[in-house]
Amino acid sequence: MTAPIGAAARIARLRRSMSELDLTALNSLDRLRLLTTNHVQRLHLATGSPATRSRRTRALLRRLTDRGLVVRLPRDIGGHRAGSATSTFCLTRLGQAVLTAPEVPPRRRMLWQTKPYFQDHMLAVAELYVGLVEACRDKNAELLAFEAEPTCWRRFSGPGGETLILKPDAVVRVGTGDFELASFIEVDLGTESLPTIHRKCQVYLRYWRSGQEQRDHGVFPRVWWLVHDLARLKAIVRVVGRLPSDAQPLFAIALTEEAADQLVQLPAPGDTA
DNA sequence: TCTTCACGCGGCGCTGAGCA
DNA sequence: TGCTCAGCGCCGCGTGAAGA
Repeated sequence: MTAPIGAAARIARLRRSMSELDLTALNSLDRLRLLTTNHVQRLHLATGSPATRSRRTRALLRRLTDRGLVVRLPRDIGGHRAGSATSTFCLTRLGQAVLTAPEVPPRRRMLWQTKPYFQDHMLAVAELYVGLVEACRDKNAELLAFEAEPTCWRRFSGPGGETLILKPDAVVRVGTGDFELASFIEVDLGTESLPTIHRKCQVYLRYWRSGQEQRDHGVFPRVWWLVHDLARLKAIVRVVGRLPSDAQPLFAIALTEEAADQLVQLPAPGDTA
């Protein structure tokens, strides 16, 4: 499918007028769907004084907003412990069209039409991605792949031949030395019940036992549950502890703020969930 | 004397604008 | 590119008044 000629020409003109930085930032937004000003700055404007980086980021996002390529979500002025919240941006249909031109972008729900919980979840995944990029820079590792939803979803056949879908929040592949670390990511905001977490673990087990991931990619990634506090971490450790003992090493649980560093580190010998 | 409440002020993190 | 300033609204803290 292609765009109408008039629209396609306009999109092509728009694309030609954009800098490499503009396109890279748009690509990041397309991949992660939602980014804050702070995320864009850490990802794409990593050099210069903090004030310069900040100003250039704002200029970049203003340019993209003025052209209708991204939209800025309403932000909170003031907030917990004072200070205004950073602005959040997502791609518009025009922004998607510029990236996919001359193809018509797939119709997907715009982020500003979704619920706050979904936005928080997308931002948590985006924060993980930005943290991983920074951790890879620091530790001389390579972020080989970061697949967000829905690209990272896996369809497979259950025991009865029925089609099942595994829906991780992201799939991460990091190259460190001679090793490649692969991980399924589940970002937990503490909103799902423990029985739901248990059911999700069971889907991972079925997928593991299907052997499909091992056939397609040679290895089954470790499943990381990323949580915000210790109480939740302990609760999920208990859930994983109720799984069959041969399956427990598939899972790991970490605090969100430590996740990026742990995902680029080789696990210690005998390290399990 | 102690506790509770209301009020005002400054600082916080971020953005946008203007000037050199 | 560097710097400065104004503005946003909430929070923490200090202060003083009122009540027990």
